[in-house]
Amino acid sequence: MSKKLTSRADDYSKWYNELVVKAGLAENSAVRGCMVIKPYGYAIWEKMQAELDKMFKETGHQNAYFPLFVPKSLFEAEEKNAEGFAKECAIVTHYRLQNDPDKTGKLRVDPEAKLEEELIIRPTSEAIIWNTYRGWIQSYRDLPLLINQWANVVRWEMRTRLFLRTAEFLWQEGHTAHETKAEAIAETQQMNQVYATFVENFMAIPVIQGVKTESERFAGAEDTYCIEALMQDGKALQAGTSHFLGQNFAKAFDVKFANKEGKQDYVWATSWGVSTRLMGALIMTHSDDNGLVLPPSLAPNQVVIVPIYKSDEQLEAITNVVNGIMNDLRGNGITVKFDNRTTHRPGAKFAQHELQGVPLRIAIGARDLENGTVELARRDTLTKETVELSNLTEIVKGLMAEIQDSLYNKALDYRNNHITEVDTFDEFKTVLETKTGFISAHWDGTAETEDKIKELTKATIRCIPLDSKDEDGVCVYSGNPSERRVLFAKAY
RNA sequence: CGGGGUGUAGCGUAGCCCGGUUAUCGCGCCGCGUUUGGGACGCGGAGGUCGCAGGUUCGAAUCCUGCCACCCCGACCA
Repeated sequence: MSKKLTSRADDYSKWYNELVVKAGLAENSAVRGCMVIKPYGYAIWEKMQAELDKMFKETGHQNAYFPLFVPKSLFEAEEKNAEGFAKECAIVTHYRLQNDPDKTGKLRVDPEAKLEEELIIRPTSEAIIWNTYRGWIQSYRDLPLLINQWANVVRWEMRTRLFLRTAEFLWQEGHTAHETKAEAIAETQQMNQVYATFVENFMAIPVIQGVKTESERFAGAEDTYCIEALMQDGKALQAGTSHFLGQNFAKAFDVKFANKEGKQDYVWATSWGVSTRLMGALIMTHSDDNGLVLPPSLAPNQVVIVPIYKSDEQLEAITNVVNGIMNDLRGNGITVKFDNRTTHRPGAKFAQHELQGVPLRIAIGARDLENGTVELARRDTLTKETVELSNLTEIVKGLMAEIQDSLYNKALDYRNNHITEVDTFDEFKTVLETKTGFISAHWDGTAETEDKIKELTKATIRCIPLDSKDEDGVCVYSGNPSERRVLFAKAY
């Protein structure tokens, strides 16, 4: 295996895959379509989880856990939802193995142990959760019910890709029940905003908030809000969704409550989720040809210190200085690792930490001991400078904030430069093939036009942006009247 | 499920068409030494059911048959 990563410009998917594996984030497992998340990748996911969880709690939600298995009769209760997921379900049909009478030492499924009712391994948990909620909700006093679950789900996708689409993935799914339609819509919007804030502030990834068209909507939803991000190859990535479910699930699972007038009514529902797919967004937004670039807020180690020494005595002298530095930095809430492995040379360590995206590297050698300095190397700009040891902590604190901002702004510039307004279909096709990115264009609002454009160009409507302005125009494909522009792109 | 392709060491590969010593090379791994401010170098070493099962042959990684697995393109997709 070569040491250098494939360049992004040469082969984006190959670069992505190599990076995920070489940076130690994840790898394909022996199980079809499934992924092993390695410790370094999981450490980043844990940081994301912690921050999201905090934001969910701050908006009044609680965590709970529901079963992995969904009996088929429950699964099919909400028809549109069931239909939407039917083609990608893993199904448990038996509960026991036995020795194979034909092949010694082998096992087979015991044909006697067939389940009376098949169990679907959850592709999403609306069914099992709403079936449970029926017993929890009787009165308006039980509402709102604001619950989140951290879980794994299984969707039997045909083609998989590390983090972006795997047969099993980790996510969180919020499921809430409300007294009124307005309150449920407000919740849907609030959680989409929570996602946008998290992804932009924490992951330094700019997103566009919008609503999906009917054909892109979640199966069983009345309205799907989403955040859409743009990757460095010009393709869009749906980074999170928040659904207003109307009374569809309440009706399917008979979840009624007595309102203030004493009348029975169905509750109003929402569901919302983000997954380990966000890891893919992180990688494809910030990384470069040297590897991963992590925003300081998500880096398991924000700073790494590499000693450069020629003898044990020098290492000892350096270690003494480093211990002081680490105390200061840790006292200021900065995570720092001293890479004092004797098995690797400094150059190899530099390369490894760059590959793994550590935001800031401090190198310290005999020269620095004499001068009272250290060398700082920023991962995002790949620039180096020598600074005085005396004010190192303040400098590092400043750099953490600066790197976080700079990553966001760089991604924002790229994104904004890749939103192109077009008014003719020829221009649409040209921009899509040459410039790539989002295309802002008028659309007549029909599914037929949407399908036709998808068929001709592979571009789909990513969303109708929440901040889109009313603007009279004509549909870029059909020429029929349109009231606002929508965003098209090729998507992951 | 339709179309195309590939299986040789942990990874990436040569050899296959045209059968013939001990299966090639690089990375990685282990040992010793010299090194250490950007992925070190030298010497030595370990590691293989050539996807699986049959067949043809004096002889099969190589030819034939069957099977299996995986990858790419399409429909699906957080």
